[in-house]
Amino acid sequence: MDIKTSCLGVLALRPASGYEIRKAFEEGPFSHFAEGGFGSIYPALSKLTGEGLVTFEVEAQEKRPDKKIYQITDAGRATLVEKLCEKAPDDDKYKSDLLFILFFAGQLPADRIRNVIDDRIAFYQAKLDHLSECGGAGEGSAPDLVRGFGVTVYSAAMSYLQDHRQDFIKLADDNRPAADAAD
Amino acid sequence: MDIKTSCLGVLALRPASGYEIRKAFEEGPFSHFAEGGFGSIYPALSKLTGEGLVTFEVEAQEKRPDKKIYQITDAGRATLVEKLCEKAPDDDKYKSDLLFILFFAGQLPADRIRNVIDDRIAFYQAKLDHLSECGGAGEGSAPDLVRGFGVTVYSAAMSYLQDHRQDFIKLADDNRPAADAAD
DNA sequence: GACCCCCTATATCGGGCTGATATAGGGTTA
DNA sequence: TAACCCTATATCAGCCCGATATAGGGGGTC
Repeated sequence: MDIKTSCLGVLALRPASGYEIRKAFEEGPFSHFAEGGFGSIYPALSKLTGEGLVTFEVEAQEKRPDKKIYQITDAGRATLVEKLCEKAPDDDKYKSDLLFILFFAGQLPADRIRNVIDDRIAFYQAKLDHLSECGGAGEGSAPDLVRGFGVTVYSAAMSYLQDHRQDFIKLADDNRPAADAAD
Repeated sequence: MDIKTSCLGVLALRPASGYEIRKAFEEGPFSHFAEGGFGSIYPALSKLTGEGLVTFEVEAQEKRPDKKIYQITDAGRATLVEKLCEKAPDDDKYKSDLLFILFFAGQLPADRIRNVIDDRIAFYQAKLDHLSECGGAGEGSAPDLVRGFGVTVYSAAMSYLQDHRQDFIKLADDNRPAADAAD
């Protein structure tokens, strides 16, 4: 999904500033399947404004930059629905530095393998806790079902790492017995 | 993982042309966690050659462009290990147009929801079949364990879609009862 | 037999996106 | 009191993606 459509999606839920849109990508209901930094969001909002798909009001703030609250227009909502229907969705993109590292576990020190796996398990746990907390939408709603997808996939990933942690470490150990064998 | 390191990783397994490296990202053992198109791979190989991390030999071919077979050097292998150890790996990136569409299921026609879910279930099935087939590396090896991660996560994703297919369709139906109710 | 699409194979280019940086003041924590 | 993070907007370089160009062989279909 291109960044313009992603912004329209966030604004379809409620009016927001560019900063708040980014938070929706980072921590909000879109956090496990969408992305976007300031470098993409601000230009996207400018274009959307030019196309009449969003409008904004300036909220003056003291001691910090004025806040631009963007709001989706009727044309914006129509465009969003169009975009969501217009073609087969792109394949999901999954990119993992962790798996790349683990692929070469046999060539790396055991400490390194242990660290990256333990860090990632902690990360998944934090993500899962966070996803459990933000069940803002009603149970059985579309956002809730999409959240459930995230919970399911993260849980499966975390379990796999926990179940095979020792296997990966063993592979590294076997190749570099010099590294400390303690765990 | 930047594209240069990704190429080094592929070449660490065996010598390959740019074209073959891309296939490794698309269909090979890296296909479920790495990416890279020609527009990234060819420039990356040029840079790696300049840095002495890979070398290449030209294999003349009739009736089609000569094939450049790239091979990793000792310096290349050392650099790869360095890169894989140098810092905490980036978080996994997951981007899904499908989940974005499903998030707005309530605003979309039921046919659309049904189509995208069914297509994706078929896609996951194909991916799983493919992952099962390419167990080239020995059982219990690092590549095999990484492959297992992919199988686990894809299976979980597919099951979730199957289990909640009707729920998503229902949400769309409820909002647009005009759409055909048949299934 | 003619047509079309896909496969091998390299390479470039434009446009889009990421991540870092600039600016600015507030609050919080060690 | 220093360091750091939070709100808030904005820009920019560099990297990457996807499309396109080039070129011929093989295979399937009508």
